[in-house]
This record gives sequence, C-alpha cells and structure tokens, in this order.
Amino acid sequence: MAAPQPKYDVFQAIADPTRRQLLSLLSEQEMPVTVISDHFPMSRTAVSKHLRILAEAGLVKDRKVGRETRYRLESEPLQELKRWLSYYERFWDNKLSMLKHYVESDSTEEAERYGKLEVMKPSHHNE
Amino acid sequence: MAAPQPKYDVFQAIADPTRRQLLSLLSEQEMPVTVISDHFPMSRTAVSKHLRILAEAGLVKDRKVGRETRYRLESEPLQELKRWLSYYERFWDNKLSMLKHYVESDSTEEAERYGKLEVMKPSHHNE
DNA sequence: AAAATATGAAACCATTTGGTTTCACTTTAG
DNA sequence: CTAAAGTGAAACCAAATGGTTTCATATTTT
Repeated sequence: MAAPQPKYDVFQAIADPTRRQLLSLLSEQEMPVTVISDHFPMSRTAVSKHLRILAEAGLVKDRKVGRETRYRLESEPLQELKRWLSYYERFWDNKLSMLKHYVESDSTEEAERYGKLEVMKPSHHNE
Repeated sequence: MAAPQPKYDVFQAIADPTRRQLLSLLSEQEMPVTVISDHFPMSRTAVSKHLRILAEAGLVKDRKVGRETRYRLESEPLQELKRWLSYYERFWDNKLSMLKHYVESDSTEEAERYGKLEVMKPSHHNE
C-alpha cells in the first residue's frame, strides 16, 4: 500500500557536484552509462549509482535501446526548486519589503518578541 | 595564504530539510539560538551546528547582542542557485527549444554521436 | 556457439553527516 | 559576588554517502 516514497528529493539530488555535472551533460543529449562515465574520473558503477539517485528524484529518465540503457534529463522536478526559491527572491529583489522586514524586527520590544510569531507551520516554502 | 574556502556551498546547505526550515524561520525575523531551537525537535547544539553550516554557505549572518547571538537570513547566496536553475528553465519553459533538442539527439547516427560533443567544459551551469 | 559489450546488484569500506552529552566561558540578573 | 542564561567547542556515535571490486545477466557481434 504505502507509496514507496522516493528516498531522494530534488534538493538532495542536486547537492552533489557530480550529479549536477551529470544533469549538465545529459541536458545536451541522451546517453548510455558507458559513454557518460567516460566523462568522469570514477568507475562506471559509481556513475550508475548517481544516475539512480537522480532517477529517484525524477531528474533523469532512461530507456532501453538494445543492450544499452540511455539516460536523459527530465527537468520538470526542478520546478519545485524554482518554487522554493521564489519565496526568497523577494529578499533580494524587493528592496522595499526587505527594508520593511528589517525595521520591524529591530523596533520590537525584547520580551515576548519571538513568542508572538506564527512560525514553522509547514507551508509551501518551509521545505 | 590560501583562502580558507568554505566547506559548504549553497547546494549542500539547502539539501537538509532542517536547514531549509531554519531559513524559513529566520526569514521572518532575527533570532537567538535558544529561541530558534524551541521550534525544532533536536538539541540546541544540533541547531547551532546547522546554523554554522548555513553561515559557511553565507546564508545566515549573526551579531552579538549582549549575551545572545542573533541569526538572520542572508538570501544573497541563493542567487547562485537561481542562476544555476535558469539554465534548465529553458527545458520546461521553452517547448520549442526542448523539441529541437529532442529531435536533434534522435536523428543522429549511432557511431560517433557522443564523441562529437564538447561536453563537461566546466562552464556557468556545470556546477 | 563463443566472445565481447553494457549494465545492474551486492558486498565492502572510509568518510561525512546529523545528533547527543558534557564542559568551559561570557554576560546579565539578583 | 553568585547564580542563571546563552553559546560554542569537543568528544562520541550510528547511519548515510560516495566509491570500489566482483559477479551475474542480457544483447550483440563474429
């Protein structure tokens, strides 16, 4: 029953430099593992494992062609990242709201300041 | 001499769910560690370590106020993430260029296909 | 059919990561 | 001055991570 929820999310998937390079490489064209691993200083198996992690995060898809398995980029999951990021953009894009934020937090009284906030409610941008 | 290059970059820093929640919380206002850790199910020390990692990535700044150290969000480093992401946006925003990409990679001959590419040149989006 | 190619799975390993508890230090409050 | 509050650093730990080597299996090639 329980959905076999993926072990790796987009954030974790792109945290590794090698995996970001893999995405970059695959964005150019579809490729089988052997060819891909020629571009990296590690074993084919290691590359294969990184690909599996990317696949779990939905960032790459594969298809069998004869005896090879070709991997290709699937950028759609990156939209989650964009969405997460959009929340923070206001802090550098909108000077006005940023200033407002700053002034407010500095003009409040010491006691009770933090307790009044409604924080950590898992909403769109928390995770 | 050698710049003590930070151990954590933005990608790694935001890979952890707890750290993303920290950014979310701090985006509301500046806070001392003790108050922050009240919002998490782990020890103050653990939160403190996450904050240090975020600080290494430049995502939070702190300032001493009496005996407390207040942390605040510093969103600027997230621009690197936005920049990285912008490269991939074309794969979902621009249906035309995506299609072009797909057609090209599928119409080429088997042999020599991969060798012709100029890949992995560490450029703006590789890492 | 036999040899070569392409790949995933498994078993191992060293290092990193995310947490904990304990201790020392500084700054405020009584 | 003494106690309490706020923190960071250190020592420890179990689990996760990123690699490796070896082995089994499926598909081509000759």
